[in-house]
Amino acid sequence: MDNIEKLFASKNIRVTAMRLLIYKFLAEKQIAVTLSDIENAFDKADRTTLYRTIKTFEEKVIVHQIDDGTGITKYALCEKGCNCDIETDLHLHFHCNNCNETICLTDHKIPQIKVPEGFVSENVNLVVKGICDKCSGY
Amino acid sequence: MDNIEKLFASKNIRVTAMRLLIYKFLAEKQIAVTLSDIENAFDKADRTTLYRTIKTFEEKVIVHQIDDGTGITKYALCEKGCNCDIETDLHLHFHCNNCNETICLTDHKIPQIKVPEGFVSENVNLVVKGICDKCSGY
DNA sequence: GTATTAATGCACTTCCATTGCATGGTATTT
DNA sequence: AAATACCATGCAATGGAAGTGCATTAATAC
Repeated sequence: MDNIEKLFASKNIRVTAMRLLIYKFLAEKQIAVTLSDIENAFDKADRTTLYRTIKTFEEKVIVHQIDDGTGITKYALCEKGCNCDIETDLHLHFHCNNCNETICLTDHKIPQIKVPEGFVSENVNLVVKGICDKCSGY
Repeated sequence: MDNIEKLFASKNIRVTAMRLLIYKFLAEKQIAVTLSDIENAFDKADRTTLYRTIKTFEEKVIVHQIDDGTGITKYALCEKGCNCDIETDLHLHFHCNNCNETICLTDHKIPQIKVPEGFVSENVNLVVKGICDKCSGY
């Protein structure tokens, strides 16, 4: 029983071949992926299965959703210490306008945002757009 | 020739009845609206016309687009001094989880965001979610 | 091994965004 | 003012993503 299966077991998720494949796919990628990305990687699998698998992962806090402003929902594995289920967690994502990839900058925390009186802040979504390290030739 | 017509003229936009109506509609609203919102306000008009009108306004920097994470694009009038065409402008929007309205907080600037070395920041999209002043009973 | 429960696959639906083309209106030229 | 060019509008249709219902198949529990 490998690590992924242990993780699934600890979250009460049934271990299936498809889920293991999808998990491994996400783990290999350093970037956030769309449903279509996953779909293209697994021709045999049905889109609904992928969709529901991701939704399951989301519920169990294995992946988190990213809205990078492209209009298409992306997903990325939660890292150790990723508190994306906690409302006060402050996500920071970087979207490259050149290669169109979105990266989780988990070690970059978002500063406290002030809101006007009467407003209650529950969650903050911050997406920085620009050119990533690969594309800038750094 | 009133102010709106002057504005249109200064941006090389032809003055039409529909455009004036849409502009006035946006001006009355204090919140960001979806295409459907506009559609509902003008039963007679075709969806495409509204869509293209908004796109024209966007090109001419009369409105700016907001992605508040609901998956539906919203639009709001650019205010005086709204530099939404300038890449370094930092938008701040508030989305109420209760009434589902999105508000432009143009007077609340976003602090400088640090990105890792090699990354070039061109634009920042920040959406704070929570409860707005109306819904919090402030 | 049988029963229970959950995962998968297929078909279908809905919603928003977007485009092509014909038509009608606005501005420009002579 | 008539003719022309240019742009706005409306209709129809498309595409893409998200989501749901149901029957089938696979995984766990007894």
